[in-house]
Amino acid sequence: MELRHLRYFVAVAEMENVSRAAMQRLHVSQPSLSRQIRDLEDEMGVQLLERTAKSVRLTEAGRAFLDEARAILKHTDEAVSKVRAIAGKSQTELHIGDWPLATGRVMPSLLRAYQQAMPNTKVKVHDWPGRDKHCRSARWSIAARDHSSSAQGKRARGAPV
Amino acid sequence: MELRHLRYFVAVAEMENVSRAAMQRLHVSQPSLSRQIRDLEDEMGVQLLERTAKSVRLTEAGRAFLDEARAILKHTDEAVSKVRAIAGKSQTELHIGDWPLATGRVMPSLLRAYQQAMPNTKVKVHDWPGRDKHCRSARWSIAARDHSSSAQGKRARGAPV
DNA sequence: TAAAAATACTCCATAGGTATTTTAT
DNA sequence: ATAAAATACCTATGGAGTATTTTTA
Repeated sequence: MELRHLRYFVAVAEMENVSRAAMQRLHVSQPSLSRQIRDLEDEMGVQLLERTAKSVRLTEAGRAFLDEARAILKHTDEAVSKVRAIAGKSQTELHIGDWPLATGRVMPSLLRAYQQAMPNTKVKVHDWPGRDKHCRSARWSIAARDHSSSAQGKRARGAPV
Repeated sequence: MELRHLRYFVAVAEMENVSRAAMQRLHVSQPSLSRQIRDLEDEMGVQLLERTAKSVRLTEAGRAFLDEARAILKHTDEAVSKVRAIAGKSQTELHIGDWPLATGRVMPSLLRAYQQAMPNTKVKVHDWPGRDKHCRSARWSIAARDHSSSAQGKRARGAPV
């Protein structure tokens, strides 16, 4: 079981509706979410939801698991915060890759908007190729995941675009 | 962050050695484990390990996170047990696919050995193809994951072997 | 110089997507 | 008739593998 399943289950359980949870809260497709919830149930060997035509309802086990899932997610969030605090990181650093065509076009407004939304995150822009040590390991969280044009998008473990 | 990362980190932290944790406890390759631990550190933005040539040592943040990770994993185990109990499943059912060639050759000793190791797990063997409702969703946990002969192995979402 | 970790790729399992069908109201 | 969930199938992300190189006690 993975934490993703818990996040998914909590969303579905709270909304009692797979389609809306998928679209509005989790931003994944309805079939994908249905599948993940079913996999979770299979793995636990416990039915968590009762499916009806118009929605979905929690079983007794599902209600209990909702409480547990929330608690576990909270637990992990707090654990990360605590450990970050110990490491002396009150501010998060977000490193993002930059590529020439976007510089000066979308980046300024993008950065401004992001800074506003996440004031505790410090954004660092890197050129590519570069000698910068961060280029080895950073995860490019802003780069849009684009299915139509395969030129861009998050490309883990490789060269940032 | 996913629970897998926590399991991996706990193993590495307890053994203070990536290679041995990979081989002996987690049964994954050393590079894969190194990568996952590094990804975890990147995602948290906190250095958890100090790498030396002969081993690996926990940082202060790492020590704190070890406690947290253990607690979270325990929390999830207990949550699953609790919910399983509510659903009235004291015994786990393991459904495995069967195929003619193996029947009568490896299955009997395999089942005997498994039953001994996991007395609380009830193993059910299914023919294929079959009308059985379990054939839709069961996860075939016993089927060996074999990289050399691609004929078998866990094949999620499809027809069991 | 011998371990342990890091790096550089390759591969494939599976999360996620689109299209469609089923189901219950 | 409609809205939600299930099913079928496809794509491609990223976890895991093998081979190799770097590091330092």
